[in-house]
Amino acid sequence: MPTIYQVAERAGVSLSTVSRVLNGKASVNKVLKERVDKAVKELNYRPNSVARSLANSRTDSIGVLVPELNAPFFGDLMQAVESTLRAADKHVIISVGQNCVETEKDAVEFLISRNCDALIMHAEALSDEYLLELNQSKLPVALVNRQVEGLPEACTSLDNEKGGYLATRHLLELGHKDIAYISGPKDKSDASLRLQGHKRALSEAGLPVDPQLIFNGDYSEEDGKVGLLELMARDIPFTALVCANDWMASGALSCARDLGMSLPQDLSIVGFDDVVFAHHVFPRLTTVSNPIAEMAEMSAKYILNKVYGQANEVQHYFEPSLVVRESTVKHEG
Amino acid sequence: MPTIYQVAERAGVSLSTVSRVLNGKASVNKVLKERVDKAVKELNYRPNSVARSLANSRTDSIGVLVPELNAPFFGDLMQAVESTLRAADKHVIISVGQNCVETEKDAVEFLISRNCDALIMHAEALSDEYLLELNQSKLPVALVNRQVEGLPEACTSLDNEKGGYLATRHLLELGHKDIAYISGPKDKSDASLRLQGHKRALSEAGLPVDPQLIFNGDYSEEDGKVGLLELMARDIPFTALVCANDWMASGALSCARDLGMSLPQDLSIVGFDDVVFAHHVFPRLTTVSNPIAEMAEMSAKYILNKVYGQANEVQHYFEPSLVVRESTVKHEG
DNA sequence: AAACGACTAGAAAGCGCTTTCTAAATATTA
DNA sequence: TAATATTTAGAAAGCGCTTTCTAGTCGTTT
Repeated sequence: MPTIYQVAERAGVSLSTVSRVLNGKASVNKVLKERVDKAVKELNYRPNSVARSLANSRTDSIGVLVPELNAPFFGDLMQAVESTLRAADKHVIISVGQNCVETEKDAVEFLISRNCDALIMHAEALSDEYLLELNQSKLPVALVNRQVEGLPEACTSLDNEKGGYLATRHLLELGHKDIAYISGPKDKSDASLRLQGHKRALSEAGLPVDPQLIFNGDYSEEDGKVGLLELMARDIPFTALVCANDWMASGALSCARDLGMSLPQDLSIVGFDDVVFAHHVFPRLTTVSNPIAEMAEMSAKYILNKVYGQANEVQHYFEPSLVVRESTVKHEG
Repeated sequence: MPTIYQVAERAGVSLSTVSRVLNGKASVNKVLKERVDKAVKELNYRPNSVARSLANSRTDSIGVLVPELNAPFFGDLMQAVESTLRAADKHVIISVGQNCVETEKDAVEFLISRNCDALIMHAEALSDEYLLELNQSKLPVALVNRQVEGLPEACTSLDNEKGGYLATRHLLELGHKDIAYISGPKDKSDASLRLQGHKRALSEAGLPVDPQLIFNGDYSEEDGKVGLLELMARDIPFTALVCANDWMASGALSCARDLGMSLPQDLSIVGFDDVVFAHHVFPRLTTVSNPIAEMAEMSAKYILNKVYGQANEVQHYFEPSLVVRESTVKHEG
């Protein structure tokens, strides 16, 4: 591997000059510049990014933290982040947090020790305080799909309340009156906001909110099944079901089918997130789309602005929208 | 951020000594070692990985190249690679190749310019020659799910022929005799091997191979649909269908349903790969499992051995196995 | 034509480590 | 006890860049 020194030698200039033409910051005599360019080509020279990083204390690398990698939702996120960042010649270092405080902290430490210039995270377990402190003391942070008090510009988030509202209103418009709800963990703000939207839709329609029709799940497929079973066991009839994410919807869906119900006639189901497999389930799932890829892209652009002086426009709030497929149907009665 | 120099000062030793206790390579007086450890703790010192890399020309980073990030299959791969590598305190830099020669080469160049110590790739478009040369001249390479002539130890691969064989034999055992096949792109070795296995199963059963019952797809969901339509248009009856991957199987599945067929009675379908959504489709897909996570883990371990002197046992060849679900059923007749 | 200012190029320091080389201190042997 | 071998610690060079500082060149002004 040739070094900048060899380029300088071959071009007959000092290495400062080579550095200057490489970085294009200061002005360099045209003739010299051409000599340098020629030498660079001939030697097939590539600057050593490690040395460069050491000299200007910048690694051009961004740490990305996600709870897991093998889920469609985070795949979409990663894809968006990677392509946005690579277009700017930055590289992404990934780290998974497993949805657990300790592991997430570990992952952050790991990323910090790797001298990342910034962090983009979909952090589920870390507290607002921790994130705030991190952003202040160590390095810039962008939060995807989350709102942190005190860090408005660093966050991208979805109007989850509206999403929950849309799901339930859709069912109301189809004539359903008895609508059950399987929620996500209530300590997660997105889960509680979605539920809140559900309740608002009910209230607006002049319908009561029956806590017996609400089950608290944990966002897992299994809890979709458990939730449906439990709700049915309570013996309060319902003709439609809203699930706070697609995984639970899928669990409920197949459980219902296993129970011999015919879908969507016997039960209309709405999911949330519109992940890849939402249109693979049968009946194809009506759901609320979560523009995770766009949010991720915005987070990346925010970092590009903040750390590398770019000037992209960034959007912080995103609107969910209803995706009507075949798992919901008009309620006759 | 404290530097090694400040640690040395506080501990009253030279920085060489600090470096020695940090790396634990040379022996250091117990008393001094304790003083250093104490200083490290008090200053909350963390070695600067960039400086370290510059000094020993090693970045402890491994580039990972995949065709895309937002597909379950590659999510599994990434997950396995990340966890294996992080356990060894290495970090992974990701890059996507989009299944295109130019983009993949670009990605490799990008990774090289980032001074990765090695590359782990699921390269689809790059030629064997390119990979060979890369491995020889630039940096060690591990290929996931691929066999490259001349690089046996660097590859992990699946017995695709056996996979295709298993799929078809399963259908034969269920009494099917007229079995259609939707293949992947024939220029991809996995696709042609799977097809080969299918043919072997047919031959072993004394059945002819009818080219009219074979459609060449491109592994996309859309081509599952197109393939089924085309096969049916050929007017040669078949009671079962093997698809060379789950995406096409899913496409065929929903197409068949849209056509009003009742599944699996009217048509048994087998997929390949056993991706996340295989059990989300309806009827749940019978498929051939592809242990991509294990292969990925092995590739990571191979690199750990080769580049960092570890001594993990690594397996290079993997056997597929049949996962029987509900999309296949006995053929009465 | 002399004096000044504006550019441009090179020298050298420094980024924070690792590692070789040297010297001192200790242990070993005759 | 003297001479040698063995540890162990520190000094210093070097990894490949960026950037400040200095000096030199050229052009402008009066």
